[in-house]
Amino acid sequence: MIESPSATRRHPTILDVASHAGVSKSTVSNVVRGLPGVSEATRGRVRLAIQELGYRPNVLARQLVQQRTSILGVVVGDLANPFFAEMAKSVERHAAARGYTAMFCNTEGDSQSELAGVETLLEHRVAGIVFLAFSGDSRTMRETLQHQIPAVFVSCGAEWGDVVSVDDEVGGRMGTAHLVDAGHRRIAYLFIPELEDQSDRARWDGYCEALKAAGLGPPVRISWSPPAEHALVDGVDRPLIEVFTGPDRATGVFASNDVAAIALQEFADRVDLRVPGDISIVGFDDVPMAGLARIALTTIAQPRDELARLGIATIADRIERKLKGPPTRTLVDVTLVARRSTAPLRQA
Amino acid sequence: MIESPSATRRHPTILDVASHAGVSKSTVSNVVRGLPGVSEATRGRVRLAIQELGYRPNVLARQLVQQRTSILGVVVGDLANPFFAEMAKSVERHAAARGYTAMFCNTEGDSQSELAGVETLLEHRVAGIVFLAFSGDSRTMRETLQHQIPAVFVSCGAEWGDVVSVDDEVGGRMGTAHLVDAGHRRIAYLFIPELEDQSDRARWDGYCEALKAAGLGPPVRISWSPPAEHALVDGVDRPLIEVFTGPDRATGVFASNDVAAIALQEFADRVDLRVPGDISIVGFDDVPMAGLARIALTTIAQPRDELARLGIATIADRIERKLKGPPTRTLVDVTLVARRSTAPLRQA
DNA sequence: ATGAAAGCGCTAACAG
DNA sequence: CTGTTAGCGCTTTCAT
Repeated sequence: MIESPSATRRHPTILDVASHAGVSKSTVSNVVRGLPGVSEATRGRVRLAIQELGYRPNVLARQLVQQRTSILGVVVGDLANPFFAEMAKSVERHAAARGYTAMFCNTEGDSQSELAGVETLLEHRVAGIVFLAFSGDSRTMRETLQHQIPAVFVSCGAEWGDVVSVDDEVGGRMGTAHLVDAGHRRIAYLFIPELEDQSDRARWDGYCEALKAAGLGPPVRISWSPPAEHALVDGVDRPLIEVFTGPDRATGVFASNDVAAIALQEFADRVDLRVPGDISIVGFDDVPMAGLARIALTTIAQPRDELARLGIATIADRIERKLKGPPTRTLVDVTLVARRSTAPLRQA
Repeated sequence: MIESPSATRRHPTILDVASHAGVSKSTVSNVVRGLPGVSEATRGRVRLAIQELGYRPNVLARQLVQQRTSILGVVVGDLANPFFAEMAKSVERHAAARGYTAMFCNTEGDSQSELAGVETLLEHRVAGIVFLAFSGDSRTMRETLQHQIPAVFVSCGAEWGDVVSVDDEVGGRMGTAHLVDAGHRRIAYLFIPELEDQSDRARWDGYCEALKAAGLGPPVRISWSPPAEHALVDGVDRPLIEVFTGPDRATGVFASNDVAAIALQEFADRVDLRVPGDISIVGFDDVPMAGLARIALTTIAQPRDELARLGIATIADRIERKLKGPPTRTLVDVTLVARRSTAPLRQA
């Protein structure tokens, strides 16, 4: 049974089916594609032949002649980041629902492999590209543009393609304002390299605005690669812990994403700083982990599934020419989820 | 510049390049594929033409004529599970290193969509399929087998394909023995539906053996869908908390994976059971999250990157006919990572 | 209602 | 060293 001769044979082609059913290959093609205008009798015979031969259409051949594929390229920053993992999953599901197959490219945040990935996708003649992260490298941009295939930026940005995203600036403002409202006066912004440029800038802007609106300042930018002991604070390399000690210490931190926030919490635990006793931390994304009782991270939640759904809808419409004209920009709302990583400032 | 006429044109073909460079298309093909036997002069002219036209080979056409693709189908159980996310990432990287592109299929643990996914992969004539999870559905199996494309099961199993995996049984034994050694006498096994069958069975077997070897028993099997309050305990529906209260309560739990273990820890926190004070928990996988100070889960670590590397090596060798003969079975070692979710049993 | 024929863009012999 | 030719498996007019 396992070693049946047919198992060894090549894939049956549409021609095999045709001769097996005693019809021409166009007829088989018509049956396969479910076109009308084929008599029930032949339809039946063809279907039988397909069954018996275990025929499976060759998508490659179809797509070659049709000059278009139903593959969607998906550029992901880092699959190991739970936010991206969730997004990837949603994107895959919504793509499948609209008849597209997803082809993923993990870029590891590196614009070099981003370029290589996009190149591969392009060679595969994907119907469009969904960027879940975009380094902003202008060469990638040109490559893609030049080939006139649609691109949608989900939860990241570029001026030359459709964007579906949250308003990062508003999110930054909300998160920071939450700390301000809790009485914090020295609030730092924490950035880790993995985050994509555009989002970082917008969240930072929101942070700065909230600070200014409250008459606080100056902004403090921490750039940290966990789990290092040192970080760049306003551009100068210092032990991270110094930010949270001394008279001028920060008591609140707005992190550019949950991974950063959780890493900081971890750091705090390690050096015996209390969260939220000594520092209050706000994250961004609301990854599943943030909801665990032991993490309990206050964060700005992005509606992931909604982002994915809209992103796929946008690019599918673009591909199918239901959407024309200049790049669109769809913003969805973020919400603040208050948990136990933030608390009112203890009066000294 | 952006609206240059050429941007609107179709993809240039190998023929365009040929005429632009004043050579035949085979010569272009030879240059593209880096074959020897092309004079430097022509090579240069061709390369120039490729540059100027922005030519990019059409992989579809190439693969159609070559009768094989360089796409690897990857069947993933649940991308949102950090273990799979990490594996997917590693698999993608190693695949790329060997010249393959990964095409992912998220099955959500559902054998229905697993089938659909495999079907899609097959239609795309993937060169092989990497199963990161396998429901064990025999129809899927037959579909794949029948088409004689190689399949490798990484960290999951089936008898009819190459397997690269840890020894789940040994892992189950180690995890359980760790609890036994800590003095625990009533040790339960915790299962959540997301886990793939084969691995569950093997880990369960290891658990039972360790129990028997220590003269303990009987085994207790908890089947739970977090965050429900109830669970199936040895097949009967009961409030989960009952397992951990009363005179005959379990003080140790071996969870079939980290996601389950962490969910249980979360449950324990919710109902005011102390970990490890009241229950010691051992997980399986060693997902990144397990290492956080606040989670500190004792667990059986799988060497993820090693699994991915070997898996890709195996299937690539199969595809490239460097590996022939009956299915191989590669086992890699697990290690116990002791953290703070386990402790010696408090004497009553 | 069905069939014949012309490619899609490329590779792979084989000639020159 | 370079060009010619014959398909890969399918869709798509256009005849019949």
